[in-house]
Formats: sequence, structure tokens, C-alpha cells
Amino acid sequence: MDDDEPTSIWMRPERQERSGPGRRPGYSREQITRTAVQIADAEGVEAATMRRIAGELGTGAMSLYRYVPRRDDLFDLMIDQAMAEVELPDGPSGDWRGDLILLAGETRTIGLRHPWLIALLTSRPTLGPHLLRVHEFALDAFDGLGLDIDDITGLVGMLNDYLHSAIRREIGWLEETRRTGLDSERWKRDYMGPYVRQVVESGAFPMFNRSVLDSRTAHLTPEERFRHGLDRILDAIAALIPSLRPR
Amino acid sequence: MDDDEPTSIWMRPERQERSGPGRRPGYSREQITRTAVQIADAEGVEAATMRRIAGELGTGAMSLYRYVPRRDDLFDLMIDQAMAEVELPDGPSGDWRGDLILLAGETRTIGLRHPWLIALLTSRPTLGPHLLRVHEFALDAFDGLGLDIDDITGLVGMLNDYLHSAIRREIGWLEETRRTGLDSERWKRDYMGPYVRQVVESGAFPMFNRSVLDSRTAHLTPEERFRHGLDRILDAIAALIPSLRPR
DNA sequence: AGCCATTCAGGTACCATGTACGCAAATGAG
DNA sequence: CTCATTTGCGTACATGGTACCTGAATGGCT
Repeated sequence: MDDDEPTSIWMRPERQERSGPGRRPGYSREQITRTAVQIADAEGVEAATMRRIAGELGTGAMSLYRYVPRRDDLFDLMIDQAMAEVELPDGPSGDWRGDLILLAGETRTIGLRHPWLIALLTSRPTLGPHLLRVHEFALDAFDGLGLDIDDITGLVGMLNDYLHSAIRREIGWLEETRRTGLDSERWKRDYMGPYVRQVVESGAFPMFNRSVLDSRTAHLTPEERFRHGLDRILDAIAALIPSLRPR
Repeated sequence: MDDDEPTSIWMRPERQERSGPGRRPGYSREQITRTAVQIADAEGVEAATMRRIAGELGTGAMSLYRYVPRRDDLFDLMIDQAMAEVELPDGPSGDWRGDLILLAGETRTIGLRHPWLIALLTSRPTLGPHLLRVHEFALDAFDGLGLDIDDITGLVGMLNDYLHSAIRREIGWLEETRRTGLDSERWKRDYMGPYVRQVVESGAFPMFNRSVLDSRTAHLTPEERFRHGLDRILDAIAALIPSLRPR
């Protein structure tokens, strides 16, 4: 009997090799997921089709369905395999700011290593074990400060929102420069996209123009920019904590 | 000569009805976009296929390509048509906090009216005229406070990040309750998703458990929760402003 | 050893979707 | 009236997810 309820992939264990009758599996979820991740890293997640993954493994597309119910579930597995690469200590150190800087750096590293990760993460509500582990670390960093759990969730959300959009921005910028082959200085006057140039030259949006033309963080390295924004978020969190703590 | 460069949709004007020879257009970008928006509102963006939109208009799929170069461009048009519904005064009032609360409320209204909007917005870097108008309003609210343009961009980014994830959360929650038909009180003990229940019962992630089980904002209406989170973000921004202002 | 239930491999096939191409119909200038 | 031009849209193809089916492998049971 095949139960075909559309339940989470994390509730569907891989067929383990019990010593019963039947042919033994020639592949594994982990192997399939790793292959999918490799393809997505190299050519984008849209290249990781079932046929392509199977081809890379030297088999037919339908074989994968012995291991993964649907393609979407494979995305969840990919996300969690990437999250597994996030290296964190077992528990928080007591220095919440230091812990979050550590977490932020790890997240950025993994997010850039797998440029599809953040996009998938925001498009799918998934809660794999490794994502839970990372999330728990973030929540834990705020424990013991006298904060309400809802406030903690909110602060972690603030941090995550920043991390995701900063990493997304960095990836977008990387793809842009890779496609055009221009460095950031020449970009704004030589390329900048014909449309953005037109908008800028129209002068219809003065503040937008300033944000495009007068940016003083343009000469910073991406990592410095990331760190700068992170410091602002952490400043904001630090400023918020006293007012949240019920005295 | 057809120029087929993949440039932004905003650079490709719709064929206006010049008084030359040739059959006159029977449809329009706006009409097509409106139809797509209606379908997406009612059945999700994945239902708004080219064939379906065309069918709704009583024509064939390929007719749409006389008005829109690619389906992706239609997404940009949909986004901007939704953003056009955001009602804002011409300029900021001088009370930045009030202006941002106004903007946040409008964004939430439109985001909930078009549940696909936020997802599309974060998956596509688009800059249609109405999105620019709204963005300009946000930037403008921070003008005159002695802030660097980069800092202003950062603060607007913080606010937008919050708005997007709060609205996304609310939409997810709406879909969840619509699918299960359960109210929030019964949800956590009757449904909560078999997987989340398993995670909670495993006790492996104590802080996560608290965030699921001990939430005190659960009894608030979605709007109150939104407003509460918004106030926190604005508090954070207010706390940040003095330190950003070069004295 | 031989039968058999069970499980896997993977080919074939179906359906949905984006969209290139081409031709016919409409339209206004000359 | 002629004809270049532009739209309407049917046909067709490529791609991708995946249902189904057949055959092969495997180990327990008699």
C-alpha cells in the first residue's frame, strides 16, 4: 500500500536496507541530492531537472522517484544539505553579538557557495533538521536576556531578513558583473542597464538617483559592505533589547 | 526589423495606434495584465498561463506575444499594476514615522489583495514606474534628517524586509487556515502539521518549541501582530538614526 | 534448490507550458 | 484598387514533471 498523502519529505524516511527480499537500492537520497546541488551550483537551479540529475548519475529520470516523491521535495532536501554545511558551536557563548556575527558569516559563506539557496529558502516554507539547528542557534543566542519568546523571534527575524536580502543583493551583483564583465566603477557610467540610465536621466526620482549615483559604499568590498550593514542591524537590535526587556 | 535584445519591458513601448497602415490592435498590455492579475488573485500566479489568460480574453495564446515579449515581462507588468494601487500623498509630510506607517499599511493592503505580489517581487529585480514611485516616497521620508544616502537606503531596506516577510507570513498563515479550516487556537493542538508536531514532541529544539507553543501574540489579530512588529522596526530605526547622523 | 513476494531500474508515454513560425485577415496610404 | 504593414492565431516543437508498466534482482520460505 502506497500512502500518497502530500506530507513533508521529513516524514517520509528513505527505504532503509532492511534484510528483506527485493532488489537493493542502487542510489540514495543523499547521493541524488548532492548531484542536484552540484548541478545547481554550476548552472543554476533551473538546470537541475529530473532528467539531468538522473543523467549525471547514469540512470533514467524515473529512477529518482524511488527516492524522492516529487521534485519540490528535492528542493527541500537540497536546502537542508546546504544548511548542513553551516558550522556552528553546540551552544551560544553568552556573547550574543559575537554569536550572531559568527552565524551571519557562516550564512553568507553558504549562501554564496550555493547561489540558489536563499531564493529557494524564501520561496518555500521548509524546516529541515539542519535549518532547525541553525535557527535554534540564533534563537538561543538571545536566551537569558530577559526577552519574551515573541520578541526573540522578532529579532531573529530581523537578522534573517537582513542576511537574506544582503546575500541576495550580493549574488545579483555578482551575476551582473559576471555577465557584463565590468567592475563597479565603470558599471555606473558605462553600463548600469539602459533602463536604469533612462530613469536616472529623467530625473523623476531624485532620491533614487542619489542612491544610485552618490553611494559612498561603492568602493567597499562586498564583504565590507555586508559587514557594515550587519553592524547596523546589530546596533538596532542592541538598541531594541532594553526597551523589550520587561524591567 | 525586430530587435530582440532582452532589454527591460519598460524600454519597449506598446505599439501606439499611429495612423499608419496595418490592422489595429484588438487588445492592450493593460487589458492583458489586468486579466493576468485577476486570474492570479483568484487561483494563484501559476494558474496565469499564457493560454489561460488568452482564453479568458477569448483569443489564442500567441496573440499575447504581440503585446508582451515574454511571460516574465508580464510578471513585471503585473507587479507594477499592483503597485499602482498603492495610494500615497505626493510627498512626505515631515513626520517620517507617520509616513512610514502609512506606507506600511498600504503595502500590506496591496500585498494581501494580490497574494502573489511579494513572492514575485523578491524573485525578480524589477523597477517599474509605480514601484519607483513608492520606493521614492520611502526614501524621501528620511530626507532632511541629516542622513547619508547609503544609510537611508539601508533603513528603507530594513523596513521593506520587515514588510515583505510579515506579509509573506500572513499570507502563508491565511492559506494554511483556509486549507485546514481551523482557527488559530485549535490549530496548534489539532493540526500544526504532523511534521512540526513531531519536531516539537521530540524536544530537540527547545527554543523553537517555545516559539511555537508559548507565543503570546497568537491571540492578536493578524493586523495587530503586523502593527506590533512594525512598531518594533520603527523603534529600531528611531534608535539608529541618532548614531547614523554625523554630528 | 526452487518458488515467490518484494523492491528497484528505467523505458515509454502523457500532459502542461512557453514560444517560434507562418499564413490569412484587416487596414490605411498611394 | 493595390500593396506594404501589422494583427490574429493555428500549428508545431522543445522541455519538463511524472504515471504506469515491464523486467530484473534479491532473499526468505518450503
